[in-house]
Amino acid sequence: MTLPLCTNHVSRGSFPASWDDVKLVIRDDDENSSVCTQPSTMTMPFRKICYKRQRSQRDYPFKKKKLYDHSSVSNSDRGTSSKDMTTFPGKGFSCDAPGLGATMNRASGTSARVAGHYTISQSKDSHASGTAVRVTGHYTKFQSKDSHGIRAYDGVIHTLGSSLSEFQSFFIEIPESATVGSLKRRVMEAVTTILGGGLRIGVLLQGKKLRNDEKTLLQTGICHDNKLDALCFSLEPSLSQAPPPLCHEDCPFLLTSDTPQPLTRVPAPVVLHNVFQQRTSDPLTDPPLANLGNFVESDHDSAPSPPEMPIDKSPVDSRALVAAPALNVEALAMVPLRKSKQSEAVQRRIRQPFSVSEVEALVQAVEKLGTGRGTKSMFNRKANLIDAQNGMMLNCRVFDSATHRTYVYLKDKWKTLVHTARISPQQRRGEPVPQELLDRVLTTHAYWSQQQSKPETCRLL
DNA sequence: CTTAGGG
DNA sequence: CCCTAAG
Repeated sequence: MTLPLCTNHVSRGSFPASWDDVKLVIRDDDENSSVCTQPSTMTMPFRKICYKRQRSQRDYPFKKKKLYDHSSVSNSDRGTSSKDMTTFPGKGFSCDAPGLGATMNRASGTSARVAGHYTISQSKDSHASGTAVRVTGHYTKFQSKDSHGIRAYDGVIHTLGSSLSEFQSFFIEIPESATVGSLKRRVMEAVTTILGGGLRIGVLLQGKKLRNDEKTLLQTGICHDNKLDALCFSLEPSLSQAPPPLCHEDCPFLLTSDTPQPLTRVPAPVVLHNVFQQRTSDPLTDPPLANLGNFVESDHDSAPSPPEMPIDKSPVDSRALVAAPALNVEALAMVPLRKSKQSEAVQRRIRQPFSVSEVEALVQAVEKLGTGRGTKSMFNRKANLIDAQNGMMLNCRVFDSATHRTYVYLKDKWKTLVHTARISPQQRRGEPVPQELLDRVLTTHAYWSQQQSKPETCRLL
């Protein structure tokens, strides 16, 4: 059952649309990002990408401001100039993506699979030194025997720089039981096909680099519930195929080297960003994505491929794939390398402002459970643990595994809430917290501060 | 690793 | 949100 995604989208009458709504996906770093708030319109950009991936779009009002939050090319310098970013000189991609989509996996039984539909975008504008590769996602989880369980996420474009002109899509389908390592390999395969070799993939969830390749996606928290911005891939120089960067910490010998290495450098890490937006799925008119054929190769760690899933490269797919001019390491090597301490750039966690409802839930939880070290405390890890993998809170269901409000962050939020409640309203920023809640914060804080100094027996009475 | 607290 | 001392 193979259905090209684009065709599917045509049949749903969602095309064409104005590129204007690309604006919707431009995240501003202010407190109230509205990226997630318009699911009906947010489904559009990706579909347009489907059709217009070859179109130049340098006129879009992209903001650079967001650049570091999502795209720290490396960790050492957030205020980098655009020159520091990897660019891709030469022609852009001209590949027409074949068979965008997924295959309904009959052999997978009821095992949930996580599918990501990504778009790599890059600029072919040689002047646009501020652009880089970015992956956007169309994220789907489905169970092959229950099409009603399909939930789909449309991807949207995020910009890294001021211009953005070419797109290349690829699709990844991977079971949640697969390992992070296999996910990396899958993305690697797809990206290598498009960009050429000499690269290596890093996986970032919530901005945190996932280094343990042995864990499964489920264990790591990569799942269909991931929120917007949850999953990123970083594109990094592969040390095995290219000379290491000058100051790579893994290569202490080079630290003292005075030898200029202008043209042999490998590209700095680039984050391939994935943006999800949930949308309503109609199992009747919204069949699962079609298969990308050899793009989605089976992996040792993955569930076995269904028999009907072609392993060999079909002529059509192959032609389409090689149509993209391979951007090899040499092309990338023109870019001045960022002086990063480690190629495994540790990206700052994406800011996730607490909503008022979350604040309310937190206040309510602390009112009931208290702060401090008590075993029933809101911020006591053991008392709130769901599982050791993520440290999510159990006491308050608002903060379930779908969120990333770990006890540490909840603790921090409580701290800032107390601070917020103490300062004047004029000094406050972000989404206003109702005064009523702030009053409760102060009251609760005072109460538990007092209780904390008392022995437990007093509290029980 | 957890907790608390400063940055 | 990050970092880390102290337990």
